[in-house]
Amino acid sequence: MLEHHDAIACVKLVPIFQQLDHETISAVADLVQERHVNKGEFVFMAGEHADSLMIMAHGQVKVTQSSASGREQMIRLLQTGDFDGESVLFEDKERQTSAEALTDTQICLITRQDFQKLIKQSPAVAINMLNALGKRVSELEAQAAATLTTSVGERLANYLVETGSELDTNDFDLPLQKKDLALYLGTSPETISRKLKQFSTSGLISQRGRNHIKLNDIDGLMMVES
Amino acid sequence: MLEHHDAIACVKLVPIFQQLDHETISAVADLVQERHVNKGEFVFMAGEHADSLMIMAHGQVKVTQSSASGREQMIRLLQTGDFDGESVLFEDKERQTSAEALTDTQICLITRQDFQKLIKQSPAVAINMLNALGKRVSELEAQAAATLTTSVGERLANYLVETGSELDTNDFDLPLQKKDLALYLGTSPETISRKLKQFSTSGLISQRGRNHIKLNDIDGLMMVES
DNA sequence: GGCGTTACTTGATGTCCGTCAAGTTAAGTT
DNA sequence: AACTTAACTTGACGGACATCAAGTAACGCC
Repeated sequence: MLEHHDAIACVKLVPIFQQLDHETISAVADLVQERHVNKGEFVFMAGEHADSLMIMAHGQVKVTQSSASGREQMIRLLQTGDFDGESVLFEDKERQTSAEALTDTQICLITRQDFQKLIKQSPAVAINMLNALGKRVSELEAQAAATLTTSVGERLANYLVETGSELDTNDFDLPLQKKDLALYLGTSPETISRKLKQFSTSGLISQRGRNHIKLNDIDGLMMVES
Repeated sequence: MLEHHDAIACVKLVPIFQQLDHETISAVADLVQERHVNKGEFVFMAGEHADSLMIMAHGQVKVTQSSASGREQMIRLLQTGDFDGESVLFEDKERQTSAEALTDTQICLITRQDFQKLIKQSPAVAINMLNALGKRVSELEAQAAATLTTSVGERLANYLVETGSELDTNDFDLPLQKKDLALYLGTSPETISRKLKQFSTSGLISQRGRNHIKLNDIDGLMMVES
């Protein structure tokens, strides 16, 4: 179990809980269970029984799905503050996806039972959750459409700009191995390699070491078309 | 305004309302506003002020977004029973998307104000909505991943099989013009044309007239890889 | 520090598919 | 029914990208 104040800190990371009063947050923190997952280990695997909402307190998790043809598809990259398993909260079914920790990771879990109790007691939680899911739907819709109409080069350039903006610097280590980045962008490691080289030679970025990137021309990156 | 019993019929079409008791459904029906949209007209346009959840009572609506580069992207194809605008219910912002009726269409609208009132009064509605959004998130995640890793041919074959299964026949008119189908699948009309011809010559389907399709080998279609 | 494993790079080659262009069919209009 | 317009088809061509293959660099482990 987490120390209570740690649990509170974790709960406060989650957008759907942030705006609640201290009392409610404290109550939520009591319901939460901690789990630590080492780099490379699985948080959960496809086929497992799923009955908990998962909240990222710290770290990075790769959520993947194996298609019928056996190809691995990355559904999502969970970062600190993200949560996953919304659908699980209302249906008793097996997980379709597997989640592997890319870094040492700390997560908080809240069971379906507890969560359902919670939204009955606190309408604010339900409304916040609706809000969060609504936003996530919008994001996913936009992303799905973008995926249909953008090239790998565009998506990679976008990813670099976004990552720089999230990390608030133009000079950063890629948070993902290139092979995982390839999965995430729906391409191959070879293509990532070549595209980055292309960006380098055209002066948009500089590469150093295995995965250090420096963004030289953000506007230029945003205009990459192929 | 709809006749009350028409409104009730409309409300009952929506998954999030279906399981409610008659009283609540009737109350919901009172809040609902009807609108008829002719084929080719817009239900709403990007940039408009958005303050209503939209429910499809009948027809087909193409939801599109124009990217920075000016390319049109189809976000979604709304069918009878679908709803759109979830994010709008909690935020006061402009629509990012445009929605054009592909057939004569009947929709029901419920304002943000009314909906918020509703979920406060009836927790069941909130829970149903959470459920619906959770499922939609799962669907979208799966779709986004599939889009990253499938070819146009696979997506088209999939679409044909799904459409046949929804219409419950192997012999149907395409519900979409091929140019819209192209948008939906993220490709060009030319490619649709060629792929369908390919499917024809390999015996998977038969084409008749401009847009009539007969599925001959569903298993074969599901195994299409490129 | 040496060694094995994994990640990454680079090259060669093929193919899917987008685009341009021109022709054909179907639908709607007066 | 003729005409106009939009949807669709077909062909030619090129480019982005996947795949296969081989080499290089970095990491982890004893």
